[in-house]
Amino acid sequence: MKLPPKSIERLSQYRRILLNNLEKGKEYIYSHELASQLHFTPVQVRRDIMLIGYTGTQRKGYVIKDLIVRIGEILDRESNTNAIIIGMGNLGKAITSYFNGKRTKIEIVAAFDTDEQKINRVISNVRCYHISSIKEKLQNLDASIAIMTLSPEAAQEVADQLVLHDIKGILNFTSIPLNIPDHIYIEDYDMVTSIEKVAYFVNHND
Amino acid sequence: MKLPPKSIERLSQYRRILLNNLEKGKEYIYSHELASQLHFTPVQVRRDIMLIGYTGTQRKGYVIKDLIVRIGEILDRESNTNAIIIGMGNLGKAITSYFNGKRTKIEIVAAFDTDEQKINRVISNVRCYHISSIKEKLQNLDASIAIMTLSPEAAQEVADQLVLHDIKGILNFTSIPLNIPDHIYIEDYDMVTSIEKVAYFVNHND
DNA sequence: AAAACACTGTTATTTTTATAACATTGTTCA
DNA sequence: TGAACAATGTTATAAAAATAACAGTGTTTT
Repeated sequence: MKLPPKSIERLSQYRRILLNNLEKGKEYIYSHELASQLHFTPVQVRRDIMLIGYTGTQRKGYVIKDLIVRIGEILDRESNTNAIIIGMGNLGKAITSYFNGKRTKIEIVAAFDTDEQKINRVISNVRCYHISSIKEKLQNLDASIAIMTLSPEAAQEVADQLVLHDIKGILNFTSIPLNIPDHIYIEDYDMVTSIEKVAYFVNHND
Repeated sequence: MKLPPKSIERLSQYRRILLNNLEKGKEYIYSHELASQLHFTPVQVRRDIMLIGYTGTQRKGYVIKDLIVRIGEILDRESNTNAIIIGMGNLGKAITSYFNGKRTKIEIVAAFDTDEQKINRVISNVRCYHISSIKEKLQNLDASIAIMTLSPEAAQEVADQLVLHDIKGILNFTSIPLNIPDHIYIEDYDMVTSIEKVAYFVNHND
């Protein structure tokens, strides 16, 4: 089955909302509830859910528990996916602790930095190693994803290392473009762009 | 002139790269250079630049300085756009200091938090106030954008305040959906979704 | 028991976005 | 000088995404 990338993103978001509602003791949820909580349309929700072959109960909406399971079958692998994070500054810490406590199949299993103060300490529940030991650590960790939250200057150099040692996907928060071979999936996120976008639409509210 | 939202996002990214190259002493840039640095295609770059009515020199590419100016005319307002940030935890600090030093027309002019330790201190070059004083501060600040980096529990309550006091756009990093009237522009960003997307495409590399 | 209702599921259409094709034009070089 | 080149600018086409229209179906209500 091949799903549109945008649907993949939304599935992840549906799951977050669903878990949220499940915790509150809710059992069923309508497409329009799911939609309004994410600023989507009900049609889009139903279409996405159709695409993954899940069928709700007619009058009551979707069975939250079952839908979560189904989304998991799409998004997750049986085994956990391990990630590493590079750069334990404010952003690195924010992301790492944000992940702790979220129950997902993705786990941040190690952090890397150059600051001697941080080396070998456990920060946000993850042990931090020196960046120069990436190679050796990666051999044991079985990590396929790297989250880059380090300063731009060192980013390309580290990226080269990651490529050599079998990282398959990168989430890049540094503001420089990484030069990476095609077979590695890369997702860039730039906060300045997000804010400038908000500013644009605020200033052009027609 | 009405530009596609996706082009707006890319314009912001072009500018970042352009400034980058200008600092290195580069004067001209080709569409394919700009493209490869952002993992776009040269055609897309040219098309976006066409849309904003800028014309490069035929054989040498675009004049970096001029193109930056033109993009500024599209994205910026004459006066600065002021933003406030709510929640000075790791993420709040990361974003704020990330903005300091970037020369953009958007400025984070105040921070808010509930932690007494932080109140009235200057953190990442921005003064931090108690959240309960939002109302009074907003009257002087002329801020139109709010960046929400606080814990989910308090988010909706604060959002209600923002709406009341004339905030026009919100960049929401909390993982809960905010209930906000339609005339306010809201952009949600969820890190878990980004990582899950990377994980999906890493695991489904066909 | 039948009609109205309020959902979901699916196909059709529209809109948006990206790509491709190609025309245009300075520049270089023989 | 003029032919080849290598870039931009623009129109045409294709692909992706979102929306709309509507069909199907349990449930409720009278």
